[in-house]
Amino acid sequence: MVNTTGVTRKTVQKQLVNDIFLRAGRPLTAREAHDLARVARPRIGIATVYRAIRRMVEAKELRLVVIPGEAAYYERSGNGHHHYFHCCACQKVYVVQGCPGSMKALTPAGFVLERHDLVLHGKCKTCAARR
Amino acid sequence: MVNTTGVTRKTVQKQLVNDIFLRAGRPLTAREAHDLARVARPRIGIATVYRAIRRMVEAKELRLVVIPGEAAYYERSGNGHHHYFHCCACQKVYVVQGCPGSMKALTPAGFVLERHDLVLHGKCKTCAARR
DNA sequence: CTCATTGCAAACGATTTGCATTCGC
DNA sequence: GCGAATGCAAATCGTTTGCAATGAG
Repeated sequence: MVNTTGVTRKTVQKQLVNDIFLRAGRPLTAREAHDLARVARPRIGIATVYRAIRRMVEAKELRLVVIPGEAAYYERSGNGHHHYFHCCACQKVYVVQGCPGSMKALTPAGFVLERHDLVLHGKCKTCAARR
Repeated sequence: MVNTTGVTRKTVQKQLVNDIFLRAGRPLTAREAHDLARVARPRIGIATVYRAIRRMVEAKELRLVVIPGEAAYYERSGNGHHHYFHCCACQKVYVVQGCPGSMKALTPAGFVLERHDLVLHGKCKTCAARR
């Protein structure tokens, strides 16, 4: 049955998914997380992974990272507000600190701004040097 | 069969999809374009709309607009540099003028910045007013 | 007439949901 | 034991593809 009380329980599956994102050190897709989870717990279903991810996103422990043209990635939050640099050559995604801010100035009158996503595209240091 | 000669033919369906994006004034999803196309041509299939969109993207007449967590949107290209406002309530995507610029300051040393994507999220005027 | 294009349905990959079973508390 | 969480399968969503029928040139 679906949870109706708001009470949550600690399970090995949820801790496992949490640990996987903790150890990853980079954004993972649900599929990657599921593959890693199956190493420790072969019978874990992908639905359980998706449910764990959703709960972690709702709890703001994970954040969704969308790279145009790529599948949905998730990464541990808590690194403060930041954006991404997507290397078009090697496809790696780097975290960039800082933010141009002042998005309010772009927001049309009457619109309510809640958040923003910014992705820089280009060549990373390695790919730019290799030319 | 699939096109093997590279020759293309002019059809009412392709012109219809082209006109829909011309008149839209904002990015549309394939579904929105299909719904609009059906008004004029009820039996048009969504596959035909997807095929028309793909050909227009390849011809650079349309550009893909990726909104994190949403289906793909498309808009006519050639309107210069701009960004988007995604309404979380009605899912419509609006074009916003201007750009915070100074992305160069965020770019790590040695990286080559080619372009950037910025999406604002919140409630559009209509949805904000309706509370 | 040829063959690019269409409409339709089936196939897809990613994600969600229904439900009986399991297991944390 | 209650009910939240799981595993599995079926369902859904956006998108693509196979194929016979259609229609542009």
